[in-house]
Amino acid sequence: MKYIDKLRNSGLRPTKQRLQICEVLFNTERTFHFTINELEQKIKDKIDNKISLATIYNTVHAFEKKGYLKQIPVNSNQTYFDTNITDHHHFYNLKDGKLIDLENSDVGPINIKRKIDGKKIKSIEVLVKLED
Amino acid sequence: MKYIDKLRNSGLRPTKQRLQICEVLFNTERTFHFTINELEQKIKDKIDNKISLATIYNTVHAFEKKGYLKQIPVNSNQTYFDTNITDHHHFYNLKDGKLIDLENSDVGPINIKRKIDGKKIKSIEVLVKLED
DNA sequence: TTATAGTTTATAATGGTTCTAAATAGCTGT
DNA sequence: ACAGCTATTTAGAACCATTATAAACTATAA
Repeated sequence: MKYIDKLRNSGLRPTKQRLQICEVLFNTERTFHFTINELEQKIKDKIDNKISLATIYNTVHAFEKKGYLKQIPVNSNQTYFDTNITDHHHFYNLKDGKLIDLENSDVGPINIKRKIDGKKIKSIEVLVKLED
Repeated sequence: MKYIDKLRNSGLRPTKQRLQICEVLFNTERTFHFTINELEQKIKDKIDNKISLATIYNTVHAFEKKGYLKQIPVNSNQTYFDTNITDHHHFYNLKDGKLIDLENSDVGPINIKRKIDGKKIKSIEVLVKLED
Protein backbone atom coordinates (compact mmCIF):
# COMPACT_ATOMS: atom_id res chain seq x y z
CA MET A 1 0.00 0.00 0.00
CA LYS A 2 1.33 3.38 -0.97
CA TYR A 3 0.20 5.23 2.13
CA ILE A 4 1.75 2.87 4.66
CA ASP A 5 5.20 4.38 4.33
CA LYS A 6 3.88 7.89 4.27
CA LEU A 7 2.20 7.30 7.62
CA ARG A 8 5.07 5.33 9.17
CA ASN A 9 7.57 7.95 8.10
CA SER A 10 5.66 10.60 9.97
CA GLY A 11 5.27 8.53 13.10
CA LEU A 12 1.63 7.60 12.55
CA ARG A 13 0.66 3.95 12.70
CA PRO A 14 -0.85 2.83 9.45
CA THR A 15 -4.19 1.67 10.79
CA LYS A 16 -6.99 0.46 8.58
CA GLN A 17 -8.99 3.62 9.25
CA ARG A 18 -6.12 5.97 8.45
CA LEU A 19 -5.30 4.13 5.26
CA GLN A 20 -8.92 4.31 4.16
CA ILE A 21 -9.06 8.01 4.94
CA CYS A 22 -5.86 8.45 2.94
CA GLU A 23 -7.57 6.81 -0.01
CA VAL A 24 -10.48 9.21 0.20
CA LEU A 25 -8.32 12.27 0.71
CA PHE A 26 -5.30 11.67 -1.47
CA ASN A 27 -6.09 9.04 -4.08
CA THR A 28 -7.87 11.54 -6.31
CA GLU A 29 -7.42 13.21 -9.65
CA ARG A 30 -7.66 16.65 -8.11
CA THR A 31 -7.18 18.20 -4.72
CA PHE A 32 -10.31 19.41 -2.97
CA HIS A 33 -11.72 21.40 -0.08
CA PHE A 34 -13.89 19.86 2.61
CA THR A 35 -15.51 20.24 5.98
CA ILE A 36 -15.54 17.35 8.44
CA ASN A 37 -19.19 16.68 7.63
CA GLU A 38 -18.50 16.51 3.93
CA LEU A 39 -15.57 14.18 4.53
CA GLU A 40 -17.71 11.97 6.75
CA GLN A 41 -20.20 11.64 3.89
CA LYS A 42 -17.48 10.92 1.33
CA ILE A 43 -16.11 8.21 3.58
CA LYS A 44 -19.55 6.65 4.00
CA ASP A 45 -19.95 6.57 0.23
CA LYS A 46 -16.57 5.03 -0.53
CA ILE A 47 -15.89 2.72 2.40
CA ASP A 48 -17.87 -0.33 3.51
CA ASN A 49 -17.04 -0.37 7.19
CA LYS A 50 -17.91 2.51 9.47
CA ILE A 51 -15.32 4.95 10.72
CA SER A 52 -16.34 6.81 13.83
CA LEU A 53 -16.69 10.57 13.71
CA ALA A 54 -14.13 10.90 16.50
CA THR A 55 -11.60 9.03 14.39
CA ILE A 56 -12.27 11.30 11.45
CA TYR A 57 -11.59 14.33 13.61
CA ASN A 58 -8.49 12.74 15.12
CA THR A 59 -7.13 11.74 11.75
CA VAL A 60 -7.76 15.06 10.06
CA HIS A 61 -6.00 16.86 12.90
CA ALA A 62 -3.12 14.40 12.84
CA PHE A 63 -2.75 14.87 9.09
CA GLU A 64 -2.92 18.62 9.42
CA LYS A 65 -0.21 18.60 12.08
CA LYS A 66 1.98 16.53 9.79
CA GLY A 67 1.37 18.90 6.92
CA TYR A 68 -0.74 16.61 4.75
CA LEU A 69 -3.73 18.93 5.01
CA LYS A 70 -4.17 22.65 5.45
CA GLN A 71 -6.86 24.52 7.32
CA ILE A 72 -8.33 27.40 5.36
CA PRO A 73 -9.14 30.58 7.28
CA VAL A 74 -12.77 31.39 6.49
CA ASN A 75 -15.58 32.70 8.65
CA SER A 76 -17.96 29.81 8.83
CA ASN A 77 -19.42 27.71 11.59
CA GLN A 78 -17.50 24.76 10.17
CA THR A 79 -13.76 24.36 9.63
CA TYR A 80 -12.59 24.04 6.04
CA PHE A 81 -9.64 21.89 5.04
CA ASP A 82 -7.69 21.59 1.80
CA THR A 83 -5.85 18.60 0.39
CA ASN A 84 -3.86 21.04 -1.73
CA ILE A 85 -0.91 21.81 0.52
CA THR A 86 0.99 23.95 -1.96
CA ASP A 87 1.29 27.64 -1.28
CA HIS A 88 -1.87 29.12 -2.72
CA HIS A 89 -4.94 31.22 -1.99
CA HIS A 90 -8.72 31.08 -2.24
CA PHE A 91 -11.83 32.60 -3.62
CA TYR A 92 -14.73 32.18 -1.20
CA ASN A 93 -18.20 32.25 -2.73
CA LEU A 94 -20.35 33.82 -0.04
CA LYS A 95 -23.54 32.56 -1.67
CA ASP A 96 -22.88 28.83 -1.36
CA GLY A 97 -19.86 28.67 0.92
CA LYS A 98 -17.72 27.01 -1.75
CA LEU A 99 -14.00 27.63 -2.17
CA ILE A 100 -12.01 27.91 -5.38
CA ASP A 101 -8.22 27.66 -5.54
CA LEU A 102 -6.27 30.67 -6.64
CA GLU A 103 -2.80 29.80 -7.81
CA ASN A 104 0.00 31.88 -6.44
CA SER A 105 0.58 33.15 -9.94
CA ASP A 106 -3.01 34.42 -10.05
CA VAL A 107 -2.30 36.68 -7.10
CA GLY A 108 1.27 37.76 -7.64
CA PRO A 109 3.96 38.04 -5.01
CA ILE A 110 2.99 39.40 -1.62
CA ASN A 111 5.63 41.32 0.17
CA ILE A 112 4.97 41.91 3.85
CA LYS A 113 7.01 44.98 4.67
CA ARG A 114 6.40 45.03 8.38
CA LYS A 115 8.18 42.76 10.85
CA ILE A 116 7.15 41.70 14.33
CA ASP A 117 10.02 41.26 16.78
CA GLY A 118 10.73 37.70 17.77
CA LYS A 119 8.13 36.25 15.42
CA LYS A 120 8.45 34.63 12.08
CA ILE A 121 5.92 34.32 9.33
CA LYS A 122 4.44 30.86 9.14
CA SER A 123 2.06 31.48 6.27
CA ILE A 124 0.48 34.20 4.17
CA GLU A 125 -3.06 33.48 3.10
CA VAL A 126 -5.29 35.56 0.88
CA LEU A 127 -9.05 35.14 0.93
CA VAL A 128 -11.02 36.79 -1.85
CA LYS A 129 -14.72 36.98 -1.04
CA LEU A 130 -17.09 36.78 -4.00
CA GLU A 131 -20.60 38.13 -4.29
CA ASP A 132 -23.06 38.35 -7.18
CA MET B 1 -25.62 62.03 21.53
CA LYS B 2 -23.34 61.52 18.57
CA TYR B 3 -24.40 57.97 17.82
CA ILE B 4 -28.13 58.61 17.63
CA ASP B 5 -27.99 59.93 14.09
CA LYS B 6 -25.59 57.26 12.98
CA LEU B 7 -28.05 54.61 14.09
CA ARG B 8 -31.16 56.38 12.81
CA ASN B 9 -29.56 56.98 9.45
CA SER B 10 -28.97 53.30 9.01
CA GLY B 11 -32.47 52.32 10.06
CA LEU B 12 -31.56 51.12 13.53
CA ARG B 13 -33.48 52.48 16.48
CA PRO B 14 -31.14 54.22 18.88
CA THR B 15 -31.90 52.18 21.96
CA LYS B 16 -30.09 52.60 25.25
CA GLN B 17 -28.25 49.31 24.73
CA ARG B 18 -27.12 50.11 21.22
CA LEU B 19 -25.90 53.54 22.24
CA GLN B 20 -23.95 52.07 25.11
CA ILE B 21 -22.41 49.46 22.84
CA CYS B 22 -21.50 52.25 20.41
CA GLU B 23 -19.66 53.99 23.22
CA VAL B 24 -17.65 50.88 23.99
CA LEU B 25 -16.91 50.09 20.35
CA PHE B 26 -16.40 53.46 18.75
CA ASN B 27 -15.64 56.05 21.39
CA THR B 28 -12.02 55.02 21.63
CA GLU B 29 -8.59 56.37 20.82
CA ARG B 30 -7.77 53.38 18.65
CA THR B 31 -9.65 50.73 16.77
CA PHE B 32 -9.46 47.22 18.18
CA HIS B 33 -10.19 43.57 17.56
CA PHE B 34 -12.55 41.57 19.73
CA THR B 35 -14.49 38.39 20.20
CA ILE B 36 -18.02 38.47 21.57
CA ASN B 37 -16.75 37.27 24.93
CA GLU B 38 -14.18 40.00 25.12
CA LEU B 39 -16.78 42.59 24.17
CA GLU B 40 -19.15 41.26 26.81
CA GLN B 41 -16.41 41.75 29.40
CA LYS B 42 -15.59 45.27 28.18
CA ILE B 43 -19.27 46.17 28.40
CA LYS B 44 -19.51 44.82 31.95
CA ASP B 45 -16.52 46.94 32.92
CA LYS B 46 -17.72 50.18 31.37
CA ILE B 47 -21.51 50.06 31.77
CA ASP B 48 -23.55 49.97 34.97
CA ASN B 49 -26.67 48.20 33.74
CA LYS B 50 -26.57 44.72 32.31
CA ILE B 51 -26.87 44.07 28.59
CA SER B 52 -27.94 40.56 27.73
CA LEU B 53 -25.62 38.37 25.71
CA ALA B 54 -28.30 37.93 23.05
CA THR B 55 -28.44 41.69 22.59
CA ILE B 56 -24.69 41.85 22.22
CA TYR B 57 -24.85 39.22 19.48
CA ASN B 58 -27.79 40.97 17.81
CA THR B 59 -26.11 44.34 17.92
CA VAL B 60 -22.74 43.16 16.65
CA HIS B 61 -24.43 41.44 13.73
CA ALA B 62 -26.57 44.48 13.00
CA PHE B 63 -23.51 46.72 13.06
CA GLU B 64 -21.58 44.34 10.85
CA LYS B 65 -24.40 44.26 8.32
CA LYS B 66 -24.42 48.07 8.26
CA GLY B 67 -20.67 48.13 7.77
CA TYR B 68 -19.70 49.53 11.17
CA LEU B 69 -17.76 46.39 12.02
CA LYS B 70 -15.86 43.81 10.03
CA GLN B 71 -15.51 40.12 10.66
CA ILE B 72 -11.95 38.86 10.37
CA PRO B 73 -11.42 35.45 8.74
CA VAL B 74 -9.36 33.42 11.20
CA ASN B 75 -9.49 29.79 12.21
CA SER B 76 -10.62 29.94 15.78
CA ASN B 77 -13.55 28.61 17.75
CA GLN B 78 -14.63 32.22 18.28
CA THR B 79 -15.48 34.86 15.72
CA TYR B 80 -13.20 37.89 15.60
CA PHE B 81 -14.45 41.37 14.79
CA ASP B 82 -12.65 44.59 14.01
CA THR B 83 -13.75 48.17 14.65
CA ASN B 84 -11.26 49.23 11.96
CA ILE B 85 -13.38 49.10 8.84
CA THR B 86 -10.76 50.50 6.48
CA ASP B 87 -9.26 48.20 3.89
CA HIS B 88 -6.44 46.45 5.70
CA HIS B 89 -4.98 43.09 6.67
CA HIS B 90 -3.84 41.17 9.75
CA PHE B 91 -1.07 39.38 11.47
CA TYR B 92 -2.39 36.50 13.55
CA ASN B 93 -0.23 35.42 16.47
CA LEU B 94 -0.84 31.69 16.73
CA LYS B 95 0.56 31.57 20.25
CA ASP B 96 -1.95 33.84 21.95
CA GLY B 97 -4.63 34.28 19.29
CA LYS B 98 -4.09 38.04 19.11
CA LEU B 99 -4.42 40.04 15.91
CA ILE B 100 -2.29 42.96 14.74
CA ASP B 101 -3.34 45.36 12.00
CA LEU B 102 -1.29 45.44 8.84
CA GLU B 103 -1.80 48.62 6.89
CA ASN B 104 -2.44 48.24 3.22
CA SER B 105 0.87 49.96 2.63
CA ASP B 106 2.62 47.25 4.66
CA VAL B 107 1.40 44.62 2.24
CA GLY B 108 1.46 46.38 -1.09
CA PRO B 109 -1.15 46.15 -3.80
CA ILE B 110 -2.74 42.80 -4.45
CA ASN B 111 -3.69 42.12 -8.00
CA ILE B 112 -6.07 39.22 -8.49
CA LYS B 113 -5.51 38.18 -12.08
CA ARG B 114 -8.20 35.55 -12.29
CA LYS B 115 -11.89 36.33 -12.73
CA ILE B 116 -14.92 34.24 -11.88
CA ASP B 117 -17.83 34.63 -14.30
CA GLY B 118 -20.82 36.44 -12.88
CA LYS B 119 -19.14 37.18 -9.57
CA LYS B 120 -17.55 40.29 -8.26
CA ILE B 121 -14.92 40.67 -5.62
CA LYS B 122 -16.34 41.88 -2.34
CA SER B 123 -13.13 41.92 -0.36
CA ILE B 124 -9.53 40.78 -0.40
CA GLU B 125 -8.16 39.82 2.97
CA VAL B 126 -4.64 38.74 3.83
CA LEU B 127 -3.90 36.81 6.99
CA VAL B 128 -0.27 36.44 7.99
CA LYS B 129 0.20 33.75 10.62
CA LEU B 130 3.03 34.29 13.08
CA GLU B 131 4.96 31.71 15.05
CA ASP B 132 8.00 31.91 17.33
C1' DT C 1 3.71 -14.16 22.11
C1' DT C 2 3.50 -10.72 25.20
C1' DA C 3 3.86 -6.25 26.87
C1' DT C 4 3.23 -1.58 25.78
C1' DA C 5 1.96 2.40 23.78
C1' DG C 6 -0.92 4.12 20.23
C1' DT C 7 -5.58 4.10 18.18
C1' DT C 8 -10.50 3.61 17.71
C1' DT C 9 -14.97 4.06 19.39
C1' DA C 10 -19.54 5.37 21.40
C1' DT C 11 -21.00 8.57 24.07
C1' DA C 12 -20.92 12.50 27.04
C1' DA C 13 -19.49 17.06 27.69
C1' DT C 14 -18.28 21.65 26.14
C1' DG C 15 -18.99 26.06 24.43
C1' DG C 16 -19.99 29.49 20.97
C1' DT C 17 -23.90 30.90 18.65
C1' DT C 18 -28.79 31.10 17.40
C1' DC C 19 -33.67 30.58 18.48
C1' DT C 20 -37.96 31.47 21.05
C1' DA C 21 -41.54 33.82 22.87
C1' DA C 22 -42.83 37.05 26.18
C1' DA C 23 -41.90 41.71 28.03
C1' DT C 24 -40.42 46.26 26.93
C1' DA C 25 -39.52 50.44 24.46
C1' DG C 26 -39.13 53.51 20.28
C1' DC C 27 -41.91 55.69 16.86
C1' DT C 28 -45.74 57.56 14.06
C1' DG C 29 -50.10 59.55 13.43
C1' DT C 30 -53.78 61.56 15.74
C1' DA D 1 -50.02 62.86 25.44
C1' DC D 2 -51.99 58.63 23.77
C1' DA D 3 -52.89 54.60 21.12
C1' DG D 4 -51.28 51.29 18.22
C1' DC D 5 -47.67 49.20 15.85
C1' DT D 6 -43.34 47.30 15.17
C1' DA D 7 -38.64 46.83 16.61
C1' DT D 8 -35.84 45.46 20.28
C1' DT D 9 -34.43 43.24 24.49
C1' DT D 10 -34.16 39.40 27.37
C1' DA D 11 -33.55 34.86 29.85
C1' DG D 12 -33.33 30.67 28.87
C1' DA D 13 -33.55 26.77 25.82
C1' DA D 14 -31.90 24.71 21.80
C1' DC D 15 -28.46 23.77 18.37
C1' DC D 16 -24.44 21.84 16.56
C1' DA D 17 -19.50 21.57 15.60
C1' DT D 18 -15.89 20.04 18.11
C1' DT D 19 -13.39 17.95 22.02
C1' DA D 20 -12.96 14.92 26.03
C1' DT D 21 -13.48 10.39 28.24
C1' DA D 22 -12.47 5.94 29.20
C1' DA D 23 -12.88 1.33 27.76
C1' DA D 24 -11.89 -1.94 23.99
C1' DC D 25 -8.84 -2.90 20.46
C1' DT D 26 -4.49 -3.12 17.58
C1' DA D 27 0.17 -2.27 15.66
C1' DT D 28 4.74 -2.96 16.95
C1' DA D 29 8.99 -4.29 19.01
C1' DA D 30 11.35 -7.33 22.04
